[in-house]
Amino acid sequence: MSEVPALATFQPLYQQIKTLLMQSLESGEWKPGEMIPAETELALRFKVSQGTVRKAIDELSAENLLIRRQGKGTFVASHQEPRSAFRFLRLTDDHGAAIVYQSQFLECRRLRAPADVAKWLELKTGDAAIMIRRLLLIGGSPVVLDEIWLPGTLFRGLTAEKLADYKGPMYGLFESEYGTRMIRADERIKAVAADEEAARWLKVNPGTPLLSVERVSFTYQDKPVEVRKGRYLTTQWHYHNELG
Amino acid sequence: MSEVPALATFQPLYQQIKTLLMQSLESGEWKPGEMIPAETELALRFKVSQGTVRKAIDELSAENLLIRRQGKGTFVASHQEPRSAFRFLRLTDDHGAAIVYQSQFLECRRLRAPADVAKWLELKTGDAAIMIRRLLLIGGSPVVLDEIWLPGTLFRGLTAEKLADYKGPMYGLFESEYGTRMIRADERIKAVAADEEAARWLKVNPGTPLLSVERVSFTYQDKPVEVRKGRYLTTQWHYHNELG
DNA sequence: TAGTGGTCTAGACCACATA
DNA sequence: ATGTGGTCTAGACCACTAG
Repeated sequence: MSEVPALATFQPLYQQIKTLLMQSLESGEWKPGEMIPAETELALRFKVSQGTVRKAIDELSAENLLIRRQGKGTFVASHQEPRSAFRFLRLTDDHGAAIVYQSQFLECRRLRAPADVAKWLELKTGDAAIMIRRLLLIGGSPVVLDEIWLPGTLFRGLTAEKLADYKGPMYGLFESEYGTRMIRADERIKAVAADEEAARWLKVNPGTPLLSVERVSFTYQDKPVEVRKGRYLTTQWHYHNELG
Repeated sequence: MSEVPALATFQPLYQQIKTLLMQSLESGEWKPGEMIPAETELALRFKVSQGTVRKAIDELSAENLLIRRQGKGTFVASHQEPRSAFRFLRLTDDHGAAIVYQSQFLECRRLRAPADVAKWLELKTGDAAIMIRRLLLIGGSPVVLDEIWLPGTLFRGLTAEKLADYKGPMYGLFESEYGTRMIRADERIKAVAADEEAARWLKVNPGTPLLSVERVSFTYQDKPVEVRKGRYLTTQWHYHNELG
């Protein structure tokens, strides 16, 4: 007798539920900050037990897509909430002092994507892109100089004015005004010497060692939607990382 | 009628089980690389359901203390296994090439802990400590210069010879020969200019920007057991980090 | 074939937040 | 008092590994 071979396509039920939940998130059925239906209700909708829904939500919660609050409900994570506002910025004061950032936007232009940016964003060289340059200040001192590239199609109408007017983190603006939510990012860190321009903005001598932080951010489906090239001044601050 | 107040000491059963499991790990009842008893057996031992044991193991597995292998069993994680051998080293080739490291030990001495090291290791200034200096090479080129400090009491008899003779990652030696297992670590990253000594070993000019990576590693109970000051040459390699 | 972890269920009850 | 997520159980069955 021939056996039915185990199909490579086997997927646990809770994984399928997880996929369905992610689709609802991506489609905007539940928006950032909103509460999603109760576990029991989702169990009814999907015709599975509560435990199965629970496991799916557990994973989405571990991936920072959902936030559980006992007694209240489960909510769609948002970059506008303090909990995850500066989740991607790993800069810390050397002595543990609280850090309050201030943004200063230097430039916001619509350009054609250069080759390296196009590659990271999975565009064609020359496609429309938006380039933002800004300075992050701590207590009035410039600390980070960022050059940010976004796909032009996703961020039509983004201007320096809108950036400057918005209260809260930039990723909060991106998710509420442009429907693009940053979920995860990869960073490549190097030590480099400050060039003339970075030196000018960061008020240091050219040649001063700076941290070069190149970030590619992804939204749902692992789609790259932002490239960011940062220069960090690390005399009084450092990039903090936890290894598990 | 007065109600019994909810005690602040409430702890879920699975958390208590988790603590018991960690105690068995710390005491060496199950050693790195060994298999721990089956879930059903642990459930019997602790007089709880399998699901409760399961949740405890789930968390320990997420923290990289245990490794589950379906069909085989659950094993104590070990720095000697390829999976977690270089888990704490985040250096990556710029073009994604595979990296093969080679260690060159420059120095291993028993000294009195300087103030800053003592503070991180929770020792008293002047307590016995071991200082190791070593070079990491990739394809024959020096890339990382490390200065490593360990508490003298935990690593009696550690010599340059033992370090050089050992095959495999240093943390593997620490866990098998000295019974100290590194579980997690904090890193502080800055950009600095190469001093004379770093420049000599890394074969660059003094003043070249280098990554300064200061690490404090912890074993069970969040006890600090290693301080490491690294200088990374990041011309052809970078420190890679994933933000979730 | 036997043993292990992995999935799924149904139901009971607890802890927390809010009205 | 009600609704939410959080815990715990007991049992059935599936998928993977190895002898």
